[in-house]
Amino acid sequence: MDIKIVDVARLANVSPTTVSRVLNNNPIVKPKTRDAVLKVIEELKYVPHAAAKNLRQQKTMTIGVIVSDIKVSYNTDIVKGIQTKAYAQKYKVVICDTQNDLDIEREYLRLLMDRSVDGIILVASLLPEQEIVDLAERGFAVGIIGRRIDRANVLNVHTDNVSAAKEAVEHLIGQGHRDIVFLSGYANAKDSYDRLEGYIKALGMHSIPFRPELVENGNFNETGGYEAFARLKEKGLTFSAVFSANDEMALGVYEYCNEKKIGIPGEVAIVGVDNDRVSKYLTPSLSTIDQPKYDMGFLLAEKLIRSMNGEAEVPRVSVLNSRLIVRQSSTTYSR
Amino acid sequence: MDIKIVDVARLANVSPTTVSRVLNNNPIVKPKTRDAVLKVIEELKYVPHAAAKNLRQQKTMTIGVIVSDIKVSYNTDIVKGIQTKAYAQKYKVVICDTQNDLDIEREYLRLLMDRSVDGIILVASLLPEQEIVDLAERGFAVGIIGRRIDRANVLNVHTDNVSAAKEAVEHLIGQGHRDIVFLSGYANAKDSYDRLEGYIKALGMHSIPFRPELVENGNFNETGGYEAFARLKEKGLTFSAVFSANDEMALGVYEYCNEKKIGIPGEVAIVGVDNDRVSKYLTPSLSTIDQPKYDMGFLLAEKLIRSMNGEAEVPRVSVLNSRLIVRQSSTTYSR
DNA sequence: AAAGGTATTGAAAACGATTTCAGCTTCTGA
DNA sequence: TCAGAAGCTGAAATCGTTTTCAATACCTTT
Repeated sequence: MDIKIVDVARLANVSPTTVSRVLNNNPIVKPKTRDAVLKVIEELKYVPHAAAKNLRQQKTMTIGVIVSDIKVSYNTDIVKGIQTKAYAQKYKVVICDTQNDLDIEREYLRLLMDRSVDGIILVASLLPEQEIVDLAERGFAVGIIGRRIDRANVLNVHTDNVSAAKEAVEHLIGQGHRDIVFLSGYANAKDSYDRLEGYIKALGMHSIPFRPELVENGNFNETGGYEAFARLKEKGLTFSAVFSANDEMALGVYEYCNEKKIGIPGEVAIVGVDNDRVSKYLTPSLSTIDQPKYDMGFLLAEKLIRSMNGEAEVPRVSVLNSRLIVRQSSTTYSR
Repeated sequence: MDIKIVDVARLANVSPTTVSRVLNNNPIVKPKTRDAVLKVIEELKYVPHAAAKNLRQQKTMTIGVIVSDIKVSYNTDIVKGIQTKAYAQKYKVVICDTQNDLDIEREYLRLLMDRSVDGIILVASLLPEQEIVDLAERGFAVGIIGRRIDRANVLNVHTDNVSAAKEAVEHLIGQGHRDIVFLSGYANAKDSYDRLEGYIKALGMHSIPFRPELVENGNFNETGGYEAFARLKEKGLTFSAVFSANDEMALGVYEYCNEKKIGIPGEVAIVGVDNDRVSKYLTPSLSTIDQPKYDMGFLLAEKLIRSMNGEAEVPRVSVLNSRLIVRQSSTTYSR
């Protein structure tokens, strides 16, 4: 503690400059001096002061990640991918958890703008597109995962929500269902909107009329899903399947069905989105759309790092494929 | 981007000193000047440079958290508690994920010793006690959660693993079980050892002889649990219940039982530890020991911040209570 | 042995904020 | 009207590195 480069220099009979060179593996220093310096560093347990280094070099080698909720496996899978890539390139990672609160998200963004990070990644962001674009236009390295943004220098990795939703709904139709509920998330979320579009497309492909009363908002969380499903049931609507815009809301549906002794998939078949960690442990196991979350994180981190390093031709947006995982909750011959 | 305090100063016709004072809410500046400066700051969208500030102040207002795996809800629950306290006190939080690898953990520790954080919190650490003590003795603010360490200035919050395990096993005994398997984690983990001790104590209290062959190591993860349980079964041992040192290994047991059509809790009753997010969604739901994870994180963060602020009398170690949650996996009258 | 390179090293400036200390105003009271 | 205090502001030092540029040491060649 409190040992500085000059202390090392003095003890090793060299200048701070030389110590700095040793620290940064500058091959110009004579092997003999290098060894002497290293020995002193070891002896004193000297560790360079990050702030001084950052100030001089005008970079921090860290990436800031803003996620909606660190407890959601969709987010942590992505974060894992980011971390793996980042660490491999000697970057550190700061994680900020906004608790799905837009104001908190804005606040973190402000915090990160003090150059304590070299670049920012948004995961499941609630921020209006324009604010993200502004950020990029002010010269910050910014990337966003999950949501499609193709403007300014905003880096982006996402999956095709429309066709994924379409695939899920067509799967349900293939199982003989025609009255299919769509449980949407926040009304303003682009994800929700795209999944709705896919839902409608799938119905269209099979000439099933779209019934707006079968679309209900569950706010992307478990209780929201429970309540949305309850509303549908209490309205006395008839339907035999549910496509839920994420797995968490599906959990709410499970709970409701459990209470009211409604059989899954017998009376209601269900397909979710996200392949949450719990979904395969449910009984019946939950069919869901799996996004390559880890890969998405890894890929965006790569883009970001390359772009921070000044590489000119970094492809700005990439689309990865998601896939439908069919489990018990949507297949008639249960187990 | 690239706007410095002098730019603001120039435009506001004041010195950098005054701008700095405004930034730091120093009440000494005249309201009129303050407003003028604030206006320029707003106009220029000036954000102070973190590294410069950190360097001068010799602190960063951030806490480093090293966790074993960001995907484990035990860890994220704790992290949530830490974050809540930290953010309330204007601290940022850096999370490092070691993937349960001791070498990676050491590497992160080295990274964080560059004063890029003001204090360090270890969650589910694999580090030998002595190394943690060394850290504290070198003057760093360090805290550890989950594992009892009562030396040097190491801050600590943990629960009583021995009595928690004892409670779980006594619950099983109360359900009529006498041949109870103990699934342990890493052999060297203090947690495992304490839980084993509680297991043995519980047996002792009820005059049930301890059979070492009923203790098997599952490395704290799902496949480890599966394999450990398989080994026990293949040895042809007889037992009617399992106490698993964490929920993840219990998942492995569920899987094995599912494959081999072994009824839970009819043929094997199970109790785990951690109250993992999935445990309540399992069929049958998993009985488990719940630790007040959020509170543990919150409390340790509080200790750490107080100690970093130079408060002398911060109680160094706290013990919180865990509680047994009885669900279906350990009760004979299933459902 | 001198000239000209090349290798190796160090002195000092720079990064962008905060903080110390001194100085200038302005006010108060006699 | 003036001394002294209080209020407000700014010049310059400082934090601990890296980087630039110049200087020195050491070779090689002739």
